[in-house]
Amino acid sequence: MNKVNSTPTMKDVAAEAGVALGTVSKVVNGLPVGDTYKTRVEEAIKKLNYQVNSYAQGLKLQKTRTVAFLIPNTKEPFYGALAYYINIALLKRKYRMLLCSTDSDMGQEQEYIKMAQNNKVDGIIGLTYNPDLVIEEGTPFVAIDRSMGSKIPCVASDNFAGGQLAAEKLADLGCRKVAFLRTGASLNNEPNKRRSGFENGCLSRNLPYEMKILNDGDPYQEFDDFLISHMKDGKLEFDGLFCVTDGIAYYIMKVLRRMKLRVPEDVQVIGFDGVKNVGGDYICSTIVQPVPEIAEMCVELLLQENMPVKPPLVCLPVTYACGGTTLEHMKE
Amino acid sequence: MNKVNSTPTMKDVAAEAGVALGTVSKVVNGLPVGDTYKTRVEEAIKKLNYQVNSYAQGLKLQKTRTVAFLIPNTKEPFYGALAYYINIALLKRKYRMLLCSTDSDMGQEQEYIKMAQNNKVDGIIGLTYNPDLVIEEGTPFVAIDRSMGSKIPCVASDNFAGGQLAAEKLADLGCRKVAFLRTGASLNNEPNKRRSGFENGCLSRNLPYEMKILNDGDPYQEFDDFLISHMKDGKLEFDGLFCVTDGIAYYIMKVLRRMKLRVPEDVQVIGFDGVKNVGGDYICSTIVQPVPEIAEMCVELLLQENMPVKPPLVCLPVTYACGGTTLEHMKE
DNA sequence: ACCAGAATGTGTAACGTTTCATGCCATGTT
DNA sequence: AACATGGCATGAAACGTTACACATTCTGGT
Repeated sequence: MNKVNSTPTMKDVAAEAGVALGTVSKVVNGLPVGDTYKTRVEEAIKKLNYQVNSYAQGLKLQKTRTVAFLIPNTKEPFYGALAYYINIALLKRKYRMLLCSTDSDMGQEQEYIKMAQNNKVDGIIGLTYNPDLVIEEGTPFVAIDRSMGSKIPCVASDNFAGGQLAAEKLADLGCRKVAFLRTGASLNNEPNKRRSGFENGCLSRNLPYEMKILNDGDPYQEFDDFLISHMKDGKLEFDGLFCVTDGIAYYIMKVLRRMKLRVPEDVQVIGFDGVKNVGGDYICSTIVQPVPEIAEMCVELLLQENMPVKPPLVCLPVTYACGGTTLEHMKE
Repeated sequence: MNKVNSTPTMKDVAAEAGVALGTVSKVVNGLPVGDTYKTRVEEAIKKLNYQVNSYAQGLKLQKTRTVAFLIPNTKEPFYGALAYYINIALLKRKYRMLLCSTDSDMGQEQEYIKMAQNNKVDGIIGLTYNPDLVIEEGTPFVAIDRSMGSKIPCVASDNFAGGQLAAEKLADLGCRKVAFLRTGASLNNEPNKRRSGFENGCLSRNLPYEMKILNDGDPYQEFDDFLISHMKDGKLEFDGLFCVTDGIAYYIMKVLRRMKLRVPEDVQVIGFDGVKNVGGDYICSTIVQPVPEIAEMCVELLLQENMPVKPPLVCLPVTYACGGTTLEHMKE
């Protein structure tokens, strides 16, 4: 007797098709089944509109086809884009994504990791700035932008090359003296390499530079002071600025406007991330992170089981994009 | 005999505490248990670092404490913010969020809905622009910004009031003739009410206005043409523009800049959404949608079981925020 | 015609919970 | 002292799946 008005189970399908439960399971999972039975089962599945119950499956298999994505938030477009592309990469492999906005809160981050360890998700992709997270040996984990020990693969842009590229671009665009503006650093943060790359680029082009590092947690006000202290006769000492993120670049451009300095005529500005504005174009000239590729690589590394040895660090190539805050158009 | 190196189950806890399986279950779920037993179980739980297996629980209860959130993408900041706040609202109720970026693809949207119908998630919150989705009677569903029949609650900003507010603001700020720029409309889209609200506001203030509706799917180029055709002696016929989204406003401002018109001196611009830029401030003066409240309301409506009758439409109040593209500062 | 062996379908145990009927014990009543 | 009562812990069944051991049918070789 069929239960009324309830979602059908394999048992119902088996009854409908007149076969055993196990046969239905085989058909559903693509295991070898005789053609007559196979079509009969397939018809029954269609007729009843059957769909596997992923919770029963998860219980049985100790596999959930679900991956947790730890991220501070999805409000900031760089994070939002990452979430978007990771979702696509997971979907392609028939995995689902549990979104975990953590607000960079260690308690929440640790909570999600515990969840993974107890097999509630098959793995975690995490963009976290917390150095003290405890990740047990057996937990599949891929980190973004932050090295978390040799056992855990880290995927990041080639931040060093990006910094270098920014320096070279500024040099090519005719800058005589430049500055690098950035926030404070935590230690094994990949984005920190933007600095050394930038220095490297400046040195190789004989481009004088200065560096302003914000004390952690401080308001951006320090940048204002820095710029003001480098004004001479109504002109800024720098004709090029490299900002560690597009967000900072945007802030800096507001400051420059207030100081009656024109971008890019008086000062050229390059940011980092490749964040697009609501209109779809870059908010500034920028080093573009390959977000879709980062996402794809994270998922690949996380789910690829028969990978001989997982590389501790994967750097993906960045590109430069003009966003109107540099002087390319003058050169044509 | 304890299984080695495996996540502990209730059985392990029961053995450790010397009680029956059911007793552990009761403790875990906060059902009445004698104090001696309770503490013994709690200690065992702590000792073994036990955590319930949500898949076994989901199977048994036919409840998963998981909600799917259907959204075109998370790249656009308005969507990203929505995802962020919905996640927070769900977390508060100990629900988890399955993020479903659909790219507005009907196939994918329908797939997720089917999933919900088969009890893989407890409900769906959906921001979809697809009029033909099939949602069965019993599926808990809350729509955002789009009415999907009287059975399904819809949560939206008070778009009418927002349009009206924009018109009134422009009037208050001294505009003599304004225009409303928008994209094409699908029918039961709540945001369409921005138009009638705007007209209402203009009429009540005796403010002359025109309206430019983009044909669906067309590039924004039509806006350029519209504006150019309204130029007279190097001046624009309008001194105020209301754009249906901040994204459009951003685009329009680029066009205006190219036409050598200054914002806000020559033309004041108001957008809609309250999208913030990477720097954290508004990209234009705008009607701000109450995103956190929308998120909270969606979750509330979805999970509140003992609600006598679910309202078919909930409108939440919008506010106006100056983002530098209007002339407030002149009035002080 | 018979049988070995391959091929394929069947049935059941197990995954980790929750829930409910059952039974035990202690308390209080007559 | 005997019994009714209620409070609690117990243990087994069930949720929907997978996988494995077993049973059955089919094929082809002698």
